[in-house]
Amino acid sequence: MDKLGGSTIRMKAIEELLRGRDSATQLRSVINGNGEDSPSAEKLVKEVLMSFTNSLLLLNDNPTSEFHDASNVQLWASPKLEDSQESNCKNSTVKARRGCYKRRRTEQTREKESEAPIDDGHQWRKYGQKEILNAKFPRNYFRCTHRDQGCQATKQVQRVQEDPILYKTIYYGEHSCKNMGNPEIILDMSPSSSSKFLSFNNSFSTQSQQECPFLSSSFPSSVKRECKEEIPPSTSSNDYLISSGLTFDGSPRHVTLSSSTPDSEYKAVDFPDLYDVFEDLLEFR
DNA sequence: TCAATTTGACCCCT
DNA sequence: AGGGGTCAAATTGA
Repeated sequence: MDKLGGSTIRMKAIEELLRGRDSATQLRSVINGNGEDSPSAEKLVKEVLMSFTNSLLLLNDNPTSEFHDASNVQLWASPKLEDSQESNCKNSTVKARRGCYKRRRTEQTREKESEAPIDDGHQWRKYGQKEILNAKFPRNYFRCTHRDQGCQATKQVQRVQEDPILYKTIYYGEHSCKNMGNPEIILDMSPSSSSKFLSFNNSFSTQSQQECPFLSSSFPSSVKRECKEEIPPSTSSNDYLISSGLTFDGSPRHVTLSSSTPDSEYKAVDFPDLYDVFEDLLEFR
């Protein structure tokens, strides 16, 4: 995919982590009430999370890199390159190209199960649905809407037969699009709410997503209707729930970031330990 | 009007 | 041979 060497990617990842550590340091000052001149907490949180995201992207795009988190590596199948769909179909007529493709054999996959169709921050377009033999529920096929930009990421979503509440999502390929590069974070700090949210609104969010925030474009029509009936509009799965301990008026509190987004395998982070996380990561240098 | 979804057809792979 | 993955025309909805 990329033509950068492993060491270059490592350097870039380290740069990202250093940037994140600086932001975490400033954030700590803000939390401690010493950060009058510092950027807003919201901005800092954004920078910290961007650092994690960019670092993970860099490392995931480079399976040869040595400092993958072991637990993360397990999520990836053998990263053989997929066969290109640009077979001899290219030269044939439009009609003749129907169904003409090369089936992927093995490539990077990730599996995720969640109680609701998950919003991973990417925009997906459904391109197929298939009844699967011996399966109660059909399998839905999605690809990245930025495929015209060469993004080859696809995913399959299917309800789990044994537990229909659960949706199993299998991701194939990596996003090469920049869609998730600029998440907008909304930090709801209203004292009335017992929980605080870091909302990662993607700038392409649609009306229907707002109506049913639990879902992304992954389930734009049929499932969104379903969502209205079944899924309580409590949280967006695209949101990071911060447990109620966080306050910005005094001492550091225990804060947990959690996410069900498949791109965020780093599910829970103790906020006061964020700085230590960066320190640990950078120790791999 | 345009973008997204649906769905039948088609082809690859086991 | 048949299941599974993808294509693309038709349909739907904003």
